[in-house]
Amino acid sequence: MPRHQGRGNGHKQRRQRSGKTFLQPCLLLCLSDEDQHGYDLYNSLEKIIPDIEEYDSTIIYRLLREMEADGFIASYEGEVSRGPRRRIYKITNTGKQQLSEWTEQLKHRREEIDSFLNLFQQYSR
Amino acid sequence: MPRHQGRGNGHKQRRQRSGKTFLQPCLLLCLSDEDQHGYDLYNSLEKIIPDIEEYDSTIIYRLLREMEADGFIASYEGEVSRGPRRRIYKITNTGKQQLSEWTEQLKHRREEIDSFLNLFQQYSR
DNA sequence: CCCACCTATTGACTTATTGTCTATAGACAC
DNA sequence: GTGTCTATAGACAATAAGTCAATAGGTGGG
Repeated sequence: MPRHQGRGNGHKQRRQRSGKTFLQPCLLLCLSDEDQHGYDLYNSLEKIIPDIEEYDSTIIYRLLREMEADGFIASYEGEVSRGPRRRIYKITNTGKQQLSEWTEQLKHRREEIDSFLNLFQQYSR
Repeated sequence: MPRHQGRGNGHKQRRQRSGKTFLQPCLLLCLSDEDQHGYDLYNSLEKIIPDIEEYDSTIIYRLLREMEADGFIASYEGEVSRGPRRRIYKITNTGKQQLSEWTEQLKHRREEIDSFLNLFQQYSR
């Protein structure tokens, strides 16, 4: 879909994106709800990452292939609807374990962010 | 200080670290409290990132030089205590603005993580 | 004095992750 | 058949992270 438009800023400031350490868990989470193909996943991610359209969808496909190589997901051929044959992914048992682990790590990350925000508040006074 | 020991895992799983998108704001935040040199900052970060010692301290020095090049911080020579002359950093006005901006972005990230964790809960039932 | 050890910082090199652009392929509408 | 939209994949450049080694100066012990 959309190819990520250049931002209007002259200076090199680029938006801080989440990166695979967040996208991977998100993809697994979406797949733990139901089997999906890449294009759908890209849209499903919006539930978690509202500005997902700022990412190039290529990234999603790449991560999916990586996670399949890691054994977290498996794929099978879907029907053709429009365009090339869809590749549908499902989460594996290994993937479910990984999802739990990543979830724990995300809780830590949230705590870190909370610490940051608290300190910021504190230093602002 | 400690050089980050190899993890005992045979499989390539590596711990998901926060990366510069979190470390940079943290460093600016610490500097908004008081001027500090790299080695101190490395330890100060523990207030926010408890397992900071898993990171190689080289990363901190590198980020500091990058942020100085970006104009977010400025440095001056400190006294010698032990080892080479300390390089002490202070936050600039540009840096303070950047810190506010990054703080806003971190709030969004926290919301994303919250959405993730909520969905995880939901799908677990 | 000489050595080992701890504090501090820097540099070089390798590997991992992202950004971006291009290619392909089928369905559908005109 | 031409253009448009859905869907996926490949390649290559740019950026970020991981790792190792080097340097430099103080302190304390023998």
